[in-house]
Amino acid sequence: MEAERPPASGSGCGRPPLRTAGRDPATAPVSVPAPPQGPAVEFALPQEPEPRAADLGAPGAGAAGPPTLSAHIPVPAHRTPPGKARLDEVMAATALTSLSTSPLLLGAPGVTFSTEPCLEPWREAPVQPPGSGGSWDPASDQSSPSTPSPPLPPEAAHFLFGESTLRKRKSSLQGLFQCLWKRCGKVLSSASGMQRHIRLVHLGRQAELEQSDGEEDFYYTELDSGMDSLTDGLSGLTPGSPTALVPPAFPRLEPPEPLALPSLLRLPALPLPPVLSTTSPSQVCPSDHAHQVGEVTGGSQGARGHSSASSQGCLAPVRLEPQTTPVRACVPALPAKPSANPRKPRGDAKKCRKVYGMDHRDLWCTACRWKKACQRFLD
DNA sequence: AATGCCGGGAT
DNA sequence: ATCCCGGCATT
Repeated sequence: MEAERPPASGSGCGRPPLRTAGRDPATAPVSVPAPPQGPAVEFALPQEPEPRAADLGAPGAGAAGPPTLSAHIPVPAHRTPPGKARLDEVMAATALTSLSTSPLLLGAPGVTFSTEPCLEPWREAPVQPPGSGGSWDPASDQSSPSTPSPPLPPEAAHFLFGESTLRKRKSSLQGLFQCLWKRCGKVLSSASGMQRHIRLVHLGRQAELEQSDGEEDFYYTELDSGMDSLTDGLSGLTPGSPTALVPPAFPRLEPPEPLALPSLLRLPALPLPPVLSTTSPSQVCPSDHAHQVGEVTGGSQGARGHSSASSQGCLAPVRLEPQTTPVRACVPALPAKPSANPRKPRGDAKKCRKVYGMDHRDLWCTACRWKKACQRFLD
């Protein structure tokens, strides 16, 4: 199974056309005569990649792991504070709307619809098929550091905006906008906010390109006076706590200091907050256990990645806000097909394929193996 | 040409 | 759901 790399250094020079198989090299190298030439002691042996790399890697990387976990801000899913906050917002908005519209309706009690359906698509990377002979697992080891990231991202950024957005909702004409995305149904009170939501969360675009092709417009609709739709969306409300109507403002949120820099910087990197503590772990790790050239590649790529990242960060501040928002009322017609999907710009991060190479395909993350968007080295 | 990955087929 | 690949956009 694994006896492959060792022979790589080849005894002498004759590297058999083993791996040339363009298609599935991994399967080929099953039988390696492994001629243990007594006399000629190649220094290839010692560098064997297999030897419980786990053990070796543990102390170094492991040390950083645990502490970080307990250390960094606890924003786990359990607490779901952000979500709740948002709910409150929605409710508040609802209340406002209803008030300004007609004093008699209302009944917006305890909402229960989950706001963020797109928070889970996580894990995958960490898991390692039990079937892989338990050999050479550093892969999983390295992937783990990047995994602990998850719990809040897309929303966080978004949340910041939300504030300003919500703030100005007052003056607007009581419109509510609902996301029409599959099972999202998110409701915001401003069109621009909604556009941003869609752009960020669904279209996967970043905040940078503030100009939209109007693409987002297809994915949300405005619900005005029609309380029906609203109620529909909020079905599951329990008249239980009527007093909870207008909650005591935002529970948490620290608007004071994260004013300019932090927030702006963080935006572009929406998917992984932990990055702050560990400088792009995903990029460092792979090179870590990478073979010989690992260092070189890792170095250059690291630098590149960094620079590009930072440059992007610099671009971020380009968010203006064209006050357009011409009260669109009707959606053309929820396209049977979400129109041409904007193929992703393609991230600059090196993906499994590049990092591990065609051979070692077994080290790729599943997504990569399936020619899907890489999940290990996300952009 | 190599790479990343969407869309869709097979199981 | 899992696995795979044709084919296309991008580099």
